Amino acid sequence: MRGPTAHGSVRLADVARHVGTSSQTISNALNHPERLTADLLERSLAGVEELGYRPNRSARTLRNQRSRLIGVRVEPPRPDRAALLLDQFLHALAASAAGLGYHLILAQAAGDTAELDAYEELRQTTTVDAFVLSGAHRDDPRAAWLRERGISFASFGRPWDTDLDPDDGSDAGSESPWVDVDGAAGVRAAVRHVAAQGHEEIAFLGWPEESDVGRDRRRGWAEACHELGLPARRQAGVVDEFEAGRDAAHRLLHPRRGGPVPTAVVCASDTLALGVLRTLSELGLRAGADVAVTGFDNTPTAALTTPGLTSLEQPLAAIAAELLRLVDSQLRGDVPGSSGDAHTLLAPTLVVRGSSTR
Amino acid sequence: MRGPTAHGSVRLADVARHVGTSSQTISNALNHPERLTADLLERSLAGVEELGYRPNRSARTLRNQRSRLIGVRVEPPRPDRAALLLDQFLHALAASAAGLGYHLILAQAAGDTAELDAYEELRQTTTVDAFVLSGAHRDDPRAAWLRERGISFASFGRPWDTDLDPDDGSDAGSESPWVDVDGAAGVRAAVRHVAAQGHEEIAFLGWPEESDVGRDRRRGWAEACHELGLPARRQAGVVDEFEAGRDAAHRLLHPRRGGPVPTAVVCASDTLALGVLRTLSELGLRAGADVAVTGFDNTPTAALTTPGLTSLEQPLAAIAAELLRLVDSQLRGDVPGSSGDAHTLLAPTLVVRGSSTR
DNA sequence: CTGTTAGCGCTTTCAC
DNA sequence: GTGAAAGCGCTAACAG
Repeated sequence: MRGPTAHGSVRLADVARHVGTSSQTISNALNHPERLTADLLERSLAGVEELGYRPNRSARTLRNQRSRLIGVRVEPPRPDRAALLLDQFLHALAASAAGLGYHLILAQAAGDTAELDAYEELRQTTTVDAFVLSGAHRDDPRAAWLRERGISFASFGRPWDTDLDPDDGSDAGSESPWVDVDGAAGVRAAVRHVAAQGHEEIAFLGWPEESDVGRDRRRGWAEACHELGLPARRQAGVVDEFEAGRDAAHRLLHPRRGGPVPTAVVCASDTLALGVLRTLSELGLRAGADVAVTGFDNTPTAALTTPGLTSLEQPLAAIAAELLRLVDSQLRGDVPGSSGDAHTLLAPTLVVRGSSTR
Repeated sequence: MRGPTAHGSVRLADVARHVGTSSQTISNALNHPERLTADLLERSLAGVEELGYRPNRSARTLRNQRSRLIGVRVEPPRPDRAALLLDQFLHALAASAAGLGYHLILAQAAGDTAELDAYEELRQTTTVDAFVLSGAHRDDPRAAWLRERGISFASFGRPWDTDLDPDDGSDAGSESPWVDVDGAAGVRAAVRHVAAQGHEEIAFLGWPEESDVGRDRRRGWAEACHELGLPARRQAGVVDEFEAGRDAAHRLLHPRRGGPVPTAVVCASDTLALGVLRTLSELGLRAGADVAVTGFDNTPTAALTTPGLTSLEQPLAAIAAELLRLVDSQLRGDVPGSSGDAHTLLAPTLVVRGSSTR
């Protein structure tokens, strides 16, 4: 029963005294076990175990200039959008972080400038070693900002800096490591599923032309329709909000002279798809039976609304694991760009529910 | 080995040299401004500003034994439940934390024992100063565990250790500081709203008898019915899952000999209410027009499902602010139990949507 | 292979 | 009111 410590915690020196050696040796036992003889190592680790020693994080951080803390931003929730999956994403990140001995620290910021301020504060106070970004986009100021300062990070979302095929190894423009979901592949799967249900006039409801993610998903629709020999006629691009989806659906489903009315609407997000479901209800149409609808993200809402919304589930656990692997390898001194596997594209999985089946 | 760039950060000594004084005078300027003469103080602060000095968190933590980091657990998402509002809650907490100079660090744990292990690790490594718990319940092992070790914390959710009225100042059994939502008041508001729509046979769908939160909400239903002179006849208590709500609704809405069928179902959660909406659809009944339904939590799903789900919104920003105030006051050395305001009950707000209006 | 020494950056004594 | 010294707990560097 040792107790001369100020606040009850066991220090390295306590273990050393217990084992009958020096602090440094215990430190080595923990950090460079190969430097000790088998016997001393065993006794040292036993002492660590017996006294329940845990290294003091601040001392270690001060010494190593490494906190093993990673910053992530929590975005303000938007009521007009389906859940951002932030809680699922954070849980997955935290789990992966724990596996590699990291912890996550939250950066809160109202706007985009505030976000950089928050990052700067976390970095200047040497609180974090690296950041995980989400929702990265073309010309993302965050990526540039972090790169300028030599701060390690990995992004959920492609920077879209180049229009190169991600398989092309020579995309020197986007040296930031990232992980992303293959939106085109996901939407292709949705279109194929809907076509298999017998639909031949499949509309797409997505985001405006400027959005790279939106373009990618729309491309999946066009490609799948082409493959299947179906027309890719009707589409709309609107902001990602429930009301916008609802309004756009009214337009898409309104008969036009000369053109047939779509019997299926494939959407770029659950938020838009939920707006479409509202419109169907207003028009007295039954989702699934009359018009098939699919979303993207498989938000909690998709499972709980009536009818259930068919949607594309993002492999968040795999995404999180990969993001942490990327960050970890940078912090361990590897050069991420050269390892060739610093960019990962993962396919989402179609989850079929009532909104797309008769 | 020092970093090639030495991460270019400004230290106290740099500011001291710039100003022409010693490090700890600058330290005093920052932490004990009253100890300096006006002139030196001004010059010191100017130096801090000019060089963009930010104190090194690990050094400060090592010295002060205070990290200004607060631990929060991220629970694993449950697909059969509406979003836990975790992202909204975390955002609100992070915002309040930032306002008081704290940051949040995530503790990830699969189960309840793992949660305590995670807390222990964060505490023993002196990573965090305190914890914010959510979903606190009667005989919560976390509260007992933290109290035993003298670790500061505040809970979202009453410990329900005593059945005393929260206004009663003598509830010595529950000395842990907490913030909670007044479930009974919320459900009373929902019942009154539904009654104002002309419903006279109002059922309640909640959780099993063992749940304190469930009992509180059910009490609100019974009280409101009593006040309004309406019968409080039909109710059910099931686990908080979509399918359970769906099944229970079939039972509640099934005509019984001698008893009228409820025309309104007030629920203890959005998850259950969404199950009820599914049942109504299966029975060919229209939510709102035929049967009024209300939920609790105002999850994102409530706004996006069709029809919209009337629900009770929890004042998460106020809850978060109060939780941080409680933690902060403990860390500043106040005795939370004695200040008398360590327990706060906040009323949720009814958000009316189509599921409860004709 | 092991132990001693020094110092990461900050702040609380304690002289002056 | 100001500054010098000491040390929080840890680990890289080097000596033994």
